[in-house]
Amino acid sequence: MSMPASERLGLDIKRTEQELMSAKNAAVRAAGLTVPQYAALYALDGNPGMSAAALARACLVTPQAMTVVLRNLEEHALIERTPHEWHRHIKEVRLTAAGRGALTAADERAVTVERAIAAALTADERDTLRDLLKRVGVAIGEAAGKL
Amino acid sequence: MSMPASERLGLDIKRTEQELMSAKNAAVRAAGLTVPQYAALYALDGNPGMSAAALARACLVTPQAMTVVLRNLEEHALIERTPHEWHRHIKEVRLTAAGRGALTAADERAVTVERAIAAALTADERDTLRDLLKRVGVAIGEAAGKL
DNA sequence: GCGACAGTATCAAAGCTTTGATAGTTCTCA
DNA sequence: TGAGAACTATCAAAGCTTTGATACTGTCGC
Repeated sequence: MSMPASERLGLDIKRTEQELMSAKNAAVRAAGLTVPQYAALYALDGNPGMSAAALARACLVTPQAMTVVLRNLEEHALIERTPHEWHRHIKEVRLTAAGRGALTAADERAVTVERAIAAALTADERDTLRDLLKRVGVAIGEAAGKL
Repeated sequence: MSMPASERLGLDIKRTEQELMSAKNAAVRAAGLTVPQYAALYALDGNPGMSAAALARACLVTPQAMTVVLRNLEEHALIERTPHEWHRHIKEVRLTAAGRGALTAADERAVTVERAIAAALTADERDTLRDLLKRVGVAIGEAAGKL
């Protein structure tokens, strides 16, 4: 194959992301949550009453994936869904008290992972990393468009 | 919560990785493969006769996850598994001709994504990104250990 | 008003990943 | 030799994600 694996930056990104997911998963599991569930609750806490579709966009997943996450959260009584007053077929999603409790517990531990990441780099390096990742993302998007 | 989302580098990493997966998925789908299947075939091509467990390590997934991937690949006749000569309960995995063909077709398109990433950065920037990601990975691992 | 369009919600199928548990094999060391 | 550790393989359950398809609702332009 015409490109050695050691030069494929995608592998480095994927590896780092897997370590991240693994650590975050371990962090939030103590609160009885998964990472996608935590992400949904986090977005929901900052914007109560969001629709499932809006939540999906906020969490960078498809509406179908969010539906599954929400179903599991609802089964555990961490959220509740009520029909919108006027747009009757839109369902507003809100945290329950239990949901807020789980989110708080999970976030406390999840933040320690983020803090560790931040602490490993200088402020300049963090900016550099963000910039490089953003440019990589743009390049990927363009390449995907031409595919 | 005690850390603004904009400062959570994990989000940037995750977003980039999702764009990467989405693009790679679209790239290899034309060859009838998924990204994990492509990764397994790629590793296998460089090391014929690997065990499923070794393959799992090479692809950074659990043996259970690799078992599922291999089952699907075998159903599509892209690999074959034969018992090891001496260690009888180890199964050696090898590409079939069809498997090699699918890998070649998939790699041709997957490489264009990697090339796009490489082209978006200078050589120095690529080294920097690799270094930063590596340090982030180490920090995550340490944080997970203390959790 | 009415049709086209966009947004929302959901079902279904296929596939990946994780944790947890079970079982057989090989190797090492006491 | 035999116990224990390490490795391999696999089943099962739960959950996430994707693509594809269906259906309902609201808005906008004609």
